[in-house]
Amino acid sequence: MADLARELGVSMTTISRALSDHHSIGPAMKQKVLKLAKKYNYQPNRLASALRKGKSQLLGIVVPYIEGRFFPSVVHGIESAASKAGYNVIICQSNEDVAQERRNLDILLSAQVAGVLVSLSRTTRDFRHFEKVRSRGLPLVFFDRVVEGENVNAVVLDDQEGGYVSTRHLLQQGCHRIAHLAGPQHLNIYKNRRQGYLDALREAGLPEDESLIIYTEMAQDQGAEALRQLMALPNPPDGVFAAGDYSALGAMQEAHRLGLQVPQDVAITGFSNETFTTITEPPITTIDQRCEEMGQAAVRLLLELIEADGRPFAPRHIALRPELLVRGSSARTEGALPSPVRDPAAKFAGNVTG
Amino acid sequence: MADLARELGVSMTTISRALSDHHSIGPAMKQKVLKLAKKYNYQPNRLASALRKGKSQLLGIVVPYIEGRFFPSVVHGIESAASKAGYNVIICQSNEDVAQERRNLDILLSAQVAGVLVSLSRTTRDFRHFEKVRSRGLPLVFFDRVVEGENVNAVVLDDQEGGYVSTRHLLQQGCHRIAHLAGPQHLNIYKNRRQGYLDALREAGLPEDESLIIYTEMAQDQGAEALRQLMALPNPPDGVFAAGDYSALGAMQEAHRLGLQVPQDVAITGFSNETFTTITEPPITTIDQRCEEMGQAAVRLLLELIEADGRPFAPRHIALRPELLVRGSSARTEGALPSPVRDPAAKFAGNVTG
DNA sequence: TTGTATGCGTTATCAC
DNA sequence: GTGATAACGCATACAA
Repeated sequence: MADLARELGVSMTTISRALSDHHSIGPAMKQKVLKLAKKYNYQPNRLASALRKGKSQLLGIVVPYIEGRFFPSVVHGIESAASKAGYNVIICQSNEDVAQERRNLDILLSAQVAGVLVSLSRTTRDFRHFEKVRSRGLPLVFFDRVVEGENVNAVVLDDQEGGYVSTRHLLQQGCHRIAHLAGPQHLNIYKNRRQGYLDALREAGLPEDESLIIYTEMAQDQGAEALRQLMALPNPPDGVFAAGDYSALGAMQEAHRLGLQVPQDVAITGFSNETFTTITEPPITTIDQRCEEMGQAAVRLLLELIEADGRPFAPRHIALRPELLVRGSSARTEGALPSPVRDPAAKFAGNVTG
Repeated sequence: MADLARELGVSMTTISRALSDHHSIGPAMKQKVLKLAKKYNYQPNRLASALRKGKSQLLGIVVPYIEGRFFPSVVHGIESAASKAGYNVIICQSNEDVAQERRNLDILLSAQVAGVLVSLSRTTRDFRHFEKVRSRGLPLVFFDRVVEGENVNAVVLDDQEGGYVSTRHLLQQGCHRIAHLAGPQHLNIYKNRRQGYLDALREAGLPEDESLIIYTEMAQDQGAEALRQLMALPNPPDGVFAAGDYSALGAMQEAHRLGLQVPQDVAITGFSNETFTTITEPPITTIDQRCEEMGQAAVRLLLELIEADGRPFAPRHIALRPELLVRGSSARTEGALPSPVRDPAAKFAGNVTG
């Protein structure tokens, strides 16, 4: 910058202002400066700028890990939205460990990020480290795995709605006895999916039957075992809403083993839109969790907080509407397959990376 | 820091040195400073430090996107390795667009990263923007999609070896006529996989038969179509090495449709260890690409470059050994299933995130 | 519209 | 072993 100033015979102030498009600089001067900057291949030093302004163009992300289907997609959404707004992201993994989560936050603080996006580690029970973030006045948004309470900014999927639309769909397909493969109820997502299921039953005037709800850890083999158990009932179900795709898969495989037709004898739906749900026979009806939208929504909220710049801001809780993807495992009626097959794998089927 | 200095009645220099564990500070003083720092909840400002030192603790990553199975896993490996070495990563997506790739590099440069890890966009034909990086003396390592030539640091999977071990495995399983579902040959990975296939055939004294090599874009339906074509030959194959898991899947499904037994009538192997390969019936033999190891190796190499600090460094080209995962789609002999089933999905089957 | 002077928080240099 | 001082590159309050 000093070089440019010398060469143009002006002060560094002018250069600085021209480069940051300050209003008090004439267009002629701006052109000259920009031209010379290009010629000299000038690269602004964002560190220095951030140090001086006390605000960087960096957002911090803390996720449990970057694997599987969910988090990478959310991160994808976050990076895209952030980048569009002129921010970059620095990403940390907690590996499901509170201690690491704490360390990650410290690092992000000392990196002077402009805001933080967090999805909680599974082992986080104590939330004091987030108080530290807030006491610095640093904008903070949770996504997916959020701190409970009204006093936080958060973006989540409306799991209850997901359970509701899945179950209602099964009812519409002519199912009269609908079972539920439930997940660990101490986790909100599974509790809410179950609640949505119950809501739909109640709305349809069907009784709540605990023998139709099987609690598992959502693994494939547990789904199979659960289906076996259900089909051994005196009055077996004709529809199954599984709170996860893996247990839905296990259930479907077991149904086939028992000689049952899916969806005719038993209709099955899952949850999460895992890649494999489109390649089974039949493909599995599921709920898309709008991973990317979640990332984008989280960034939008965070940017609002950043712009608010410390001024009072009523915390917001955003619940995204889940999308039901009707596929063969549950489509018993004509015209049950109107929704586009949003194939999570389509994009990568011919992936040059292998 | 100034506060600490005042409170302890020493200079900021001393504080700085104590905090960075400088040798010229007595242990007593160090203790005092550290204690007070903890009490005041002192957070170092890495921006200021980096500005002064001219080196940040940040590594830049440029990937085409953060989706699918491959890149997230590599990024996972990168972040883990970097974090262990005291570095954090700032991540950028090129969206398969050279222009964006260029912009990403500019941003990383101006963020004063200590080094850059790049996997090329598919549209990158001109590599001048990387010259800019090197002219700044900034360490640069490519992974997976790399710039050709001996003068770059790069980490890749040994695809040729992958093709070779897959084909040899099929031979060992008693296959005598082995077909290959090849990918676009202008892409190195597919060219190399095909070459490995040919190497294994030659080694076994089998003729190279172009009618047994089907070129596709590696999509599922193309795999099915290819298998139909192959089985219609006067002398159909008894083994198929597909250069990708999706085409392997399509081929296997088509084989079943034709009433063929897999692997008895035709053995099939894929490439990439996609999540779904373990849940098909039978599960699909495939090649694990060691995504995480790739990330870790790339970081190790980058750190070496950083430590070299501009001193001459002979560029290194690291090729990771692929791992053959033998599963039911190709296991025709007793004892063909010794390798552990490294299930890419196992970790997430009961994922609380849904 | 432009320039001067100062400071962001940290560390390297040199002197003591 | 410790301290004073300058400097990293940029942005702003204030003056002109």
